[in-house]
Amino acid sequence: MLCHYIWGESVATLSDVAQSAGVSITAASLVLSDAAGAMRISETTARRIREKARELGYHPNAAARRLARRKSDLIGVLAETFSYTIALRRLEATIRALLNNGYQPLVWAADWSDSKWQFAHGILASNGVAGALILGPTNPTSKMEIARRLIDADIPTVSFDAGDGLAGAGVDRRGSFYDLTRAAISAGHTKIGYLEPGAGKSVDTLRVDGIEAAITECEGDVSLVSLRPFAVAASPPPPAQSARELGFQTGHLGADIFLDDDDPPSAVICYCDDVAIAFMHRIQSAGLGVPDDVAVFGFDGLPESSCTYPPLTTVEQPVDQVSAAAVASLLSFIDDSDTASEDYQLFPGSLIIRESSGAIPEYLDTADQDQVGDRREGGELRSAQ
Amino acid sequence: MLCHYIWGESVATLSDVAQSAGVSITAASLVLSDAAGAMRISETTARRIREKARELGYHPNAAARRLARRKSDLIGVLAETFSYTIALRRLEATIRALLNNGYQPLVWAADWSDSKWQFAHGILASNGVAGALILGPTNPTSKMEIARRLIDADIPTVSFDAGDGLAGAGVDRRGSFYDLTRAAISAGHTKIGYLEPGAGKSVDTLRVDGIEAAITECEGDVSLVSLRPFAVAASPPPPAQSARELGFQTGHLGADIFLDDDDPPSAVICYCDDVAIAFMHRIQSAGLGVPDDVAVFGFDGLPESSCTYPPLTTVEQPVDQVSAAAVASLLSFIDDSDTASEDYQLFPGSLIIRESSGAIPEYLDTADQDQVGDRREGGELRSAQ
DNA sequence: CTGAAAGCGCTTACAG
DNA sequence: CTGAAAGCGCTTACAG
Repeated sequence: MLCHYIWGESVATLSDVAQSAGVSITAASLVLSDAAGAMRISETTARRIREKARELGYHPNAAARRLARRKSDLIGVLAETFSYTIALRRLEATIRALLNNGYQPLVWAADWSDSKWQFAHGILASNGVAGALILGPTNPTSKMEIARRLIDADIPTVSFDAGDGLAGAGVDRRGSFYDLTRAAISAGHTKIGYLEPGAGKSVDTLRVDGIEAAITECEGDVSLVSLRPFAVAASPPPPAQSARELGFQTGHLGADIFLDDDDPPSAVICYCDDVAIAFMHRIQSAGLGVPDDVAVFGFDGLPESSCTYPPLTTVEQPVDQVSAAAVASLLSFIDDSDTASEDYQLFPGSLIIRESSGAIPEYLDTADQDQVGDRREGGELRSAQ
Repeated sequence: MLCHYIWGESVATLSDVAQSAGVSITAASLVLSDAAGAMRISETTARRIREKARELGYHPNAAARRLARRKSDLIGVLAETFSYTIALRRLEATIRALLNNGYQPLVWAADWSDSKWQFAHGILASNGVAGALILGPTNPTSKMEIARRLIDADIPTVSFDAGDGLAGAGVDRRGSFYDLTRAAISAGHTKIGYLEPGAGKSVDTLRVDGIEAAITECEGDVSLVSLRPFAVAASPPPPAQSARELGFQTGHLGADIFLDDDDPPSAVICYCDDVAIAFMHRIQSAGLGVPDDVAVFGFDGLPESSCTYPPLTTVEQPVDQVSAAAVASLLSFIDDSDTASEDYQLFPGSLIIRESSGAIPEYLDTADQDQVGDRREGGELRSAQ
């Protein structure tokens, strides 16, 4: 078997293929690179060239090709940390979408200090990436700044969950939190808590807007209280190693605040599933029951949300749709650097009612029920409520 | 601000830098590529060159550099699916380690059908990757075959959790399952269940060996029963979308087998944390208690294992160590393609005793306690057992 | 319709 | 010690 390792000694090059097929390098190149000009080569010759290429185990040298074409098929994929589960699912979907479209991902994982940015930018620039996708940081301000810098450097860039004039795609967080809040109100809660994100994350105004909109709209006597773990914590916990662990910390601290409260909310909507999982955990450790003592709501729809005790009411993100849309948006941006630069697509999440929220009348009686019903298999009851 | 996009019109090249610094291209190249020959350039000149490079926003064209050097700084990172949490944590640690060593990851995520392999190999070959790291598939036979093919193609390759003559690094699964079993025996269990992995995964003989070794060693009257979800399931569940969901399926099916058993084991050691989480979930849904009706043990040490109800006894994998060792092994393989080709390093896991297993006398009384004690913070008791 | 030749932006042996 | 020049493996205008 021939050695395929492209920089090895016995590697077949285009000129080897051309020679052994008895054609010019031009002809071989045209055929093997699927260039438009390939139609000028007769089908018989083309077949012979492809045949020889296979025999010799020919693989085009990507570096040479990029140099000659003056463009790269590499796309930068910038992630903050892989521990944030939803970002990971996006990463996977994104990589698949890129590969399917003939691009290759150059993945970058780092916290976004300024020096890291220099480093990342250097790598992206050196590789002449055709574009970039920003998965993280989750902090919208940093995300925006990174996107701006890349675009200033003429790198077509698209981001997730950004908006604000940046091209990309995301889930409708405002709508999702509106739905969660409406569900809580419909279940009769009149004092609703919102457990905010952890240290280093800025407030997400979209989530808050959604919650407030639902409260305003219902015109009932419903109040909102914010649980701000990191603003209140007497002794801040050690910095979390990952976004996931930060989520757990946040949930635990939020539960401590809840437990210290003389008149706590009867329902708590958490920033995300990670937070909700840890919140429930500590609430239960203290001897309280979910949903009897407090109804809990998450956001993200992680697979494990169906295996928590009790199973978690949450909103599932349409990960594949969002990733595909972001990649599509990037590709159209690359092809036509003007049009798509502000194309931002929002996708709705799907509310999944499970046991952690208690029964939700509105969603058991309306057309919504079917949509919700399908997903209930994941969440058996341990005991009736 | 100058445009940095490497294939754009206004991009600075090496010759621009040389010209503006008033030196030859050779001199500029020597200085800016940190070549050994750079010492021949005077410090003053070198400084001027670096200065100009910065002013012009020069970034070396990676494609040109790879072509001229006849070698690439890209490393293929092959993952099966990102949904397997431990693989993800490894992916992250691996990418960081590569970047820190001056390499860039070319990440590949796919199930490993034969056509996908062709595709992956084509990309790796075209890019002339300096080496490859195999994170997945988790199936050892496929992993081995992929590694062999890559090595046959002269691509230095290292894998995780492989062994069997393949270079790489991994966690000591045999030792970990030995520890888990010893803990179960020490807690007085005489009938121990092992919940095997899901569909498509082959039996892991190392895990089984570890369990059997501990049972043999104790010389007591301890028996082992295997719970084989997918061998028994009357109607196989729909194929899981991800390794993580497969783990949950496995746990649920395992629990069904357990619940149907007239004389079930009093302790169940699960293939991994995902399986254990879902196993506990369904056991509890059926009205049984953990650990009172069955003690449950996991493996991996995922962050969420401390937030389950009850917190999960498990073995934590030394992810960072394993990843760093795998990368180090690969780099030495690349530098010296003979020596390191069979260098396989095993790292021990750390047993973490939490509530799901009930109290373990041996680990409360011995020197092990300290090691274990540190990690207990994650697992509060809801109620005393 | 064809193929020789220039050129992509680097690195590095080699001649001065 | 220095810099002109060859060469890496492709693509693609351009002359025949």
